Amino acid sequence: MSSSALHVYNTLSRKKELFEPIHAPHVGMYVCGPTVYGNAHLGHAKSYVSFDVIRRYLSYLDYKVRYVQNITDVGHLVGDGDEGEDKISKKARLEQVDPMEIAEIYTYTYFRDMDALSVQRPDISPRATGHIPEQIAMIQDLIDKGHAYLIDGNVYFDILSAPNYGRLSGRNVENATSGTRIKAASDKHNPADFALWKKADDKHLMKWPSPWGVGYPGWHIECSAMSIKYLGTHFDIHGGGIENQFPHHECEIAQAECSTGKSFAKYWLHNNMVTLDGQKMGKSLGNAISLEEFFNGSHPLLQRSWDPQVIRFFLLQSHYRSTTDFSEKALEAAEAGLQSLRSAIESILMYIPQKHHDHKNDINDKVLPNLKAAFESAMNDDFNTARAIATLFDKTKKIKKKIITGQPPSDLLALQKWLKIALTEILGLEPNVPNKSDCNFNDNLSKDLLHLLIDIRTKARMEREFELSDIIRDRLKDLDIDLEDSKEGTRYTLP
RNA sequence: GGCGACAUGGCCGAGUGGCUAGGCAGAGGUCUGCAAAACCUUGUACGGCGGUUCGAAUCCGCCUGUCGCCUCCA
Repeated sequence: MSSSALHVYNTLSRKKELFEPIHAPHVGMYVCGPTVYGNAHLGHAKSYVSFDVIRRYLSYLDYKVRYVQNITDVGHLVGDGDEGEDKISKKARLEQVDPMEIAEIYTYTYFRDMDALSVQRPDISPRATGHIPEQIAMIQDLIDKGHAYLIDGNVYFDILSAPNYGRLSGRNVENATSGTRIKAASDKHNPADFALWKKADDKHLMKWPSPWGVGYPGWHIECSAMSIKYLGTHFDIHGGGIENQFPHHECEIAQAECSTGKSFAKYWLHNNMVTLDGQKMGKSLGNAISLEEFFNGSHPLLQRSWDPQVIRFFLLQSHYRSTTDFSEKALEAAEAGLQSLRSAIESILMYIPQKHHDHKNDINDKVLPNLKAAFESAMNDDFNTARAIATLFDKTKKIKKKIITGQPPSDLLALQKWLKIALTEILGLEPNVPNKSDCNFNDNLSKDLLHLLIDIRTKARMEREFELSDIIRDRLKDLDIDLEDSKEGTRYTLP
């Protein structure tokens, strides 16, 4: 049993609230997905790893989660210029391919990189282009209900007609009108009104027929339409990056609630961002390091490559609502920390209890309840993975010591089972470094030759021929093969 | 300009009105032919100025600084 019930920070109320699903044990969760016009970067990883752990923890608590995450394959406007241009279309023009090819490529690389980070796939990954009819239907509904108006092939949402517009982001409509958008699209009733449907000109590559002419959907409608389609009009969790709070999520709420007449998502969760040299890491800012570049070390700002598990662990060591400042020094610390945590946990998992020990130590040395309570207490506090991980560090080292000194806890078997679940199923971390000894050899000959060298070196060491044994170790190190001597024999790690 | 966050020791990073966060790095030690690993010991902290309080890094106010949103963005 957990020591306290799950509380989540709800952006709507700006407080931590008790988490009470609308239809327990079912939990509906929608997270804003990527716009697939480029490789995913560290910022995406922060968001999707965060929500991945949230989803995993909810499952651990025995909720039946349906996790929906859109793929935005209709580009929206690019940053510069008043008119702007569809991001995916722009990239398509540059690369002389169909926009759908771009979307396809980066959808693939997105999932590839998320898989590497051990992010579980969404239950449903709806594509915006696959839900044009749903979006058109919602727009029509909004027009019918007087929340939207048609001007020259464009449909705009009338924000003054939405009673709670601004509630999520803490803005009022009067102030919203003083923004920079005034100069754009002068045909709007109110400068802050936003587009539901845009008329497409001849040059526009992605466009669809609609009751209002040929065009493409506005910037926010897909999430409202698709979340409602798969999760219902009122569902539990809506998540996304903090920069989407306004205008994206505000607009989503306005569209959805004005259309359905019901309250939209119950809990709004926002992750904070990754910074690089104190600046937000973003594709449009040109300072984003892609995940692929982390994994293979190819970015000029990186000294070396980084294991996806290290990236994941690094992200989980800070809270999802805090900014994560990136540096390779911090990654190095995460790598060393992960390694030592794994090794502590591994030595607990590997221990085979012996019966006479159990009889000797079965009085009051159960350690699982304590560990579990501390871990769950951290996770129940708005998914505080940093504290949960600190708990693991702290407790597993102590447990390991007890085992080494011949005093294994009496609930060792249950402890081992839970520890494995906590590490792999909740945090999504592998228990130990994958054994490269077998998988990294291209042929058995290399493996046999290495074993031969190690045998020769062992013999040399036995005969105190340390000069020779050190030469072997040094030369292998030049090949990025590291040898470590232990009581059980010589271990090696391959490059 | 409007709205909103954040400022913790060499680095990363939790947290709380009084009780060791944790990790990494550093220092010393044990072990080992030496490395490595492992283990033991160990220091440095809460941006500034006021206020509330028996007591604040933790609450309040002001200041300074950094960042985010207000334009697509995880």
